[in-house]
Amino acid sequence: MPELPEVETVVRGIRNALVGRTIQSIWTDWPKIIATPAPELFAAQIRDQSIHALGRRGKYIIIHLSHDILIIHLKMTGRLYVVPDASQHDADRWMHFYAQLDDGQQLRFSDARKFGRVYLTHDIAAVVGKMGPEPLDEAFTLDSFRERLGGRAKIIKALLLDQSFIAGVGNIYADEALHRAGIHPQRPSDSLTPQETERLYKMIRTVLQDGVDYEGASINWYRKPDGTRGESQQHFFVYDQTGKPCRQCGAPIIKMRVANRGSHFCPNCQQ
DNA sequence: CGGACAACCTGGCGGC
DNA sequence: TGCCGCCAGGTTGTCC
Repeated sequence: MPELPEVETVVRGIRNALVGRTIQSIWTDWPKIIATPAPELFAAQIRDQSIHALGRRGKYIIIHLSHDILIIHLKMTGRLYVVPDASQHDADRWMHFYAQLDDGQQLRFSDARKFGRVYLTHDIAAVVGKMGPEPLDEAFTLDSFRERLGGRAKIIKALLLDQSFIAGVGNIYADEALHRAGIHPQRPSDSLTPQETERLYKMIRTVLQDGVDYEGASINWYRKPDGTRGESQQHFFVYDQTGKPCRQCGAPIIKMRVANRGSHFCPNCQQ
């Protein structure tokens, strides 16, 4: 599910319910979901810490506590939401972790595929330190994009998916950005003209900002914290549009394997 | 350094 | 309907 727009929507959706609360305890039935420290230590260390602020870095949810930082990655099928009390304990068959809060609320982490992870650390950089720039930040300029692109010969789609190159872009928004920029996903990154580079820069930001405005894409597993669907998927040009006519030229959208990921594009508009 | 691919897990879907 | 193989929005590690 979750790329930058989906993660941002989750953070916005749970922030108000959490800030100011205190974590009393945690529960899990799948200890591997706790990446660090060891589960017993995690439980002891997080006890009685209050929640000061919530943020996002790439696809990671960052929760600032009184002494540590709680970091959550939803991977493919993770869902994070807050319930007012524990009454629906059995309602979610995929819940594998929750934090009990002082006002009776629970912060729940549900994940069908169990790929998601939670980290409790003092050292935020140890988890997210190697990530590239935030594409929606003002600091991410066309010049900085050109600079990072310079001298690299890598399949452009693989580069967009590389979190150390740029943070938060995943398979959906990579396909959408490449389409809107008119660039074939398999192009070597050093073959882009200055005009193509500028279009790609703009379209990365456009598709991500639109995704945030539409509150994320609910293709399959992703839901907003209130359980409803985002609307981003209703505005895709190519992702999940195989065989449908391209919005620009009418040619059928095709799907093929690029950088080991299903990749959707218009064979006519994207050369 | 780049690229291919398996692994981590489970559910959903298309095909037969 | 039932079973089977395939695919899935992410990331990491291994091998060539």
